[in-house]
Amino acid sequence: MKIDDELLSVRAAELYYDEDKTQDEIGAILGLTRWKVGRLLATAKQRGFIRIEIVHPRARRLGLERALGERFGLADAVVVPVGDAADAAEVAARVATAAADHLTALRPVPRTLGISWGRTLLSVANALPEGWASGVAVVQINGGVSVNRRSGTAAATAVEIARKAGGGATLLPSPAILERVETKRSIESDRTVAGILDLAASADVYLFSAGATTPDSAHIESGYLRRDDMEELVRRGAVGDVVGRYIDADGRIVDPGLDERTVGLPLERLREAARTIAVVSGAEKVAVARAIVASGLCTVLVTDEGIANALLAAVHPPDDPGGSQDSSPRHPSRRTTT
Amino acid sequence: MKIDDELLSVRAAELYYDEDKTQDEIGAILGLTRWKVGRLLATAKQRGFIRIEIVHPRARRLGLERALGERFGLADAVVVPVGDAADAAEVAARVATAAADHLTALRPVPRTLGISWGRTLLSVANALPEGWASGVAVVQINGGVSVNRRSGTAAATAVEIARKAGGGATLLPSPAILERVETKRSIESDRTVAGILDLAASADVYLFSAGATTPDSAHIESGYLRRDDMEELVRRGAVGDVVGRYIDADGRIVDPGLDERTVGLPLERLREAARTIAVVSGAEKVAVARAIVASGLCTVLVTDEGIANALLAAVHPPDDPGGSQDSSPRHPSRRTTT
DNA sequence: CGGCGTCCTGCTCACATGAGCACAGCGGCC
DNA sequence: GGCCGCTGTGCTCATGTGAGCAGGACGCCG
Repeated sequence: MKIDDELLSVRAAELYYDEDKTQDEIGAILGLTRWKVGRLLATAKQRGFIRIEIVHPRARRLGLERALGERFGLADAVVVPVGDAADAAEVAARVATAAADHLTALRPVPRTLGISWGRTLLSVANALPEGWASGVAVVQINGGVSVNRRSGTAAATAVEIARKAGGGATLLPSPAILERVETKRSIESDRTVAGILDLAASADVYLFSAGATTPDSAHIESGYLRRDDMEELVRRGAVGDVVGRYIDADGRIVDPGLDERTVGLPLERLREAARTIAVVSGAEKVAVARAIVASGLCTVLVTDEGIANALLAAVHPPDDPGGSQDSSPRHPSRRTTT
Repeated sequence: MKIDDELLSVRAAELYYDEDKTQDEIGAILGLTRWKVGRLLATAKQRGFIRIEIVHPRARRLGLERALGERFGLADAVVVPVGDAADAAEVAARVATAAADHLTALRPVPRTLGISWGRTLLSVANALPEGWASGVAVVQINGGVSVNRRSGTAAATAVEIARKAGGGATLLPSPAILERVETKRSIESDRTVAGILDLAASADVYLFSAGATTPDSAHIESGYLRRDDMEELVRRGAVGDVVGRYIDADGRIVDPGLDERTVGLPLERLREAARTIAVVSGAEKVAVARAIVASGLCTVLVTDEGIANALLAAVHPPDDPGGSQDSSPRHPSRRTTT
């Protein structure tokens, strides 16, 4: 393209978008036919001279969403733009709101909703509108934080979500990680706990977040893990935790011994479930987000633009060059009952 | 408007602008009629959820230009967006380019072009394309800097502009400010100088920049003024200089004594001229820019978005409440030959 | 309880726009 | 030098879009 055309297209774009002139008028002003003007505008858009941005806390990035969905075989994806957000907390809040919106719009309305807990899910709970659904039974799917923190977080999340849906919350009365396998076994065999785990396994929708392997992890803050435990996990390839279980980049359990002492739904149940919603935001969680989507832990990912871009930027076969499996049904064990 | 409509309009905007869907399709997706979608988009635009930005070094801000033109009775205005420009130098370069563009597009092509000198005008000279016009006589309209700087700047500017237009440059061989009035008088009465000043007074287009009252003013750097001279000028209300003459916020000469010793075209000549182009950029020049446009020193202002906004933000009568004169023909002495 | 004004909705119609097509000018290639 | 393909241009036509209008719902007030 000639340099002159570039200038003209910019001038045309100014007149069209800033001045609300019609392409015909612009043609008259610049001495061009209106078709030429149309073409100039098209190239200007294509070459990125015209930037259209939707600035709203609840705006989403649909292009990224579709790309994510196709790339990782998700049923749905929600990507929140970072835009001019001041800090990570604001982005996290937007992601939580988006997750709440998604949950509210979910059809069919879940009968039983399994949830994990954490800062993220608490935000989601708070962002849900009163009466976002009706008659939803909420059940915790992994052991709680209530041991040596004020019992707030974990229980409050479940109760809030349930209350706003006019349903009941079932809490899992157990620590997240126990010190001895025997204790974990005996807790699980307790009638109450076993019943709750059965209920959790029968949920039709799961909602969970993920933890990074950073020192401010809830597991460390709550005393379930020490810093050097975490460092050891990282050495062994951990990228983060999902419902209390630490996984590597391939979504596999990093430390079976530790996992044996962790109370809650096994990850396989999440991989089988028809609808699992993962809510993840923040640069430190890119790795765990990648593990989640790559290993089929969720069918719906709610995240921020930064993570979405990072997930898509990872090298991937331009046209499946010798890939070991075809791309579409990446997780054949997934039920497809909608 | 209901909160729901806000959400819907954002969703609709996403689909329309990010996804290139038609309003009809969006209607189908969201369960609305296409007219409703159109209205939602309109309100979204109006309420600023949709930001359309033209990102190009040569883009302009036409809305501001028109506002400036109307507000100050300018024949034309060119406003360059600041956008994501890294620093003031980049903005200044864009403004210079815009001025060069304006000059190139000027019709009728000037026969004689009177110019001042300075960093800004040198940039303009460099930004002009070869052959931007043909047969233009360029003449300096104020005394030069050539005294104790290497003779470059002032002369180079004029020569470059003239060369690129295939015309000749006439330099004003005189210091900008003399120490004694008598010297100034005798220089002006010199045949050569007088002839050049006559030529300068007969130019049909003037192009000039403005100086701020900062310590890095060319007048100080060139030794025409001392720092305390400048401070004294500021105390007396000076906001900057135009073709070497210091003016206050109303465009009046601040120090007649100093002005008497300044060689060059009187400001009155600029105010009478049919076409005078002022090129001003940088936050430190807002005050002098305001003085220029408010006192009718230019018919065309080329500037940056920052200055433009500052000029328009100044309080002004919402509907001429007891103003001493009507608003449109603010400078009745201006020739209107165009 | 009824009348009235206001806001909102869905429509018709005129206009703006983009896709697709035919043709002209130009450069490379035989 | 002539032929061929390519790019760029102006057009026709189908579609997308916004202005203006009529009817209905809602709330306010008598």
